[in-house]
Amino acid sequence: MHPADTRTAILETSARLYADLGYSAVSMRDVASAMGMTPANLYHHFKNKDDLVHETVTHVFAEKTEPIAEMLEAESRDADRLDLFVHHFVRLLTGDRVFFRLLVRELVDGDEGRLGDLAHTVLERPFRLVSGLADIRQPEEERFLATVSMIGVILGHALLAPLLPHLPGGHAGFADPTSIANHISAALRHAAASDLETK
Amino acid sequence: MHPADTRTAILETSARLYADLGYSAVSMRDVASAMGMTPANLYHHFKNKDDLVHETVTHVFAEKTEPIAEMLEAESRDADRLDLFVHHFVRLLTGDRVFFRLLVRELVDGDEGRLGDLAHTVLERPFRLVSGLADIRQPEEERFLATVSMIGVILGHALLAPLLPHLPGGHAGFADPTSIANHISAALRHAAASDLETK
DNA sequence: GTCTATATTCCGATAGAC
DNA sequence: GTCTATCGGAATATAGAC
Repeated sequence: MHPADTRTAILETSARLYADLGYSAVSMRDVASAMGMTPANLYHHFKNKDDLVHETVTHVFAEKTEPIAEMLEAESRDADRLDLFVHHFVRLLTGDRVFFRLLVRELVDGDEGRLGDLAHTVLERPFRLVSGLADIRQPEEERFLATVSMIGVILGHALLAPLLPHLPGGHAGFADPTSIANHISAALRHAAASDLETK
Repeated sequence: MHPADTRTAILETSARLYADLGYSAVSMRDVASAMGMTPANLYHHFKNKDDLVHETVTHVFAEKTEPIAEMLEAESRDADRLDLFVHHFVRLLTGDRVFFRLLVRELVDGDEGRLGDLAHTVLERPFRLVSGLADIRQPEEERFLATVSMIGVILGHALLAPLLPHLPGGHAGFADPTSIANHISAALRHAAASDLETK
């Protein structure tokens, strides 16, 4: 169909722009200009702006989430899998700002259809993994909320990271991915231990 | 100066539009049209679009965060304060989608200056409160990360809420604010208890 | 596959009457 | 304080040559 090179290059350029500025703030002219081409040429590769946005998001999510899912399914010990998941998910969210910002934009602005896509392509596999590690004796709602908390606390850290230097006692050094991942891993182990004791 | 009525009405209309669609997707014409007035008239009340956006965000944050800060400072028992904070913060983030969406947009898109404002007006008081309740024997970095986790997990829940119906085993009923707040409160109590035991 | 050229609509912002 | 009228430019998108 289209030569993969140009099309992919456009997707990666637009991904960076959309992530940084938001979909509606980035014009077709902006993307074309960043690519060193004419706006009209974009319409040869993509039907319209909505199409470019949708293809961009799909491309980024597919590209970034496949390796982490594979890695998770290669590890077999439950405790190690949770640890592995936390470290990789923290690193993905805090280290790849294009992926993270597009994810948050989809979470905030996505309609039902796009949220469904997002759930399926990005969050379903991690969700099943974490959910499978939760205490099976808990009632269903508790397990579900616990899973949302684990993924949510990582999202929350990534979202609050740029704010840390402005908070009392904070500085940018606290946003170090390894520190964050170790802290969350420890907290989750504590929570799991506490669950066992109180049952 | 300006009659407070019209100006405030504009701010609340633009807050709803900006929260739902994002700043750059909402034109001055859109705001004027929703107000039943002329775009030119907006420029009598606000210098330009940047000014309207900034005043809108400031207005919403000031209006929504004052009551919660007052409530927190009225309660004196630490355990109750944490519980109270969790319940009110969850209710604010999951119940007021205008406030929540503007908060996330500022966190994602805000430049250094706006992040500073945000930290000061919205998150500094809750942060000090939660931080003050953390185990004082922990090293500084641990206490700081624990505080970020507590606020972050609430943010994460609010961010993931629209996604829950699309996740395996999930339905919209799991987004009930009281359930979420109770779950987080319990998790934080467990974590605190676990901290005491392992020291 | 990329360009020039252009149609059409929309945008932020201002001047000036009432 | 709100309006009409309008400017200059930027937006999405298309037609058609190379």
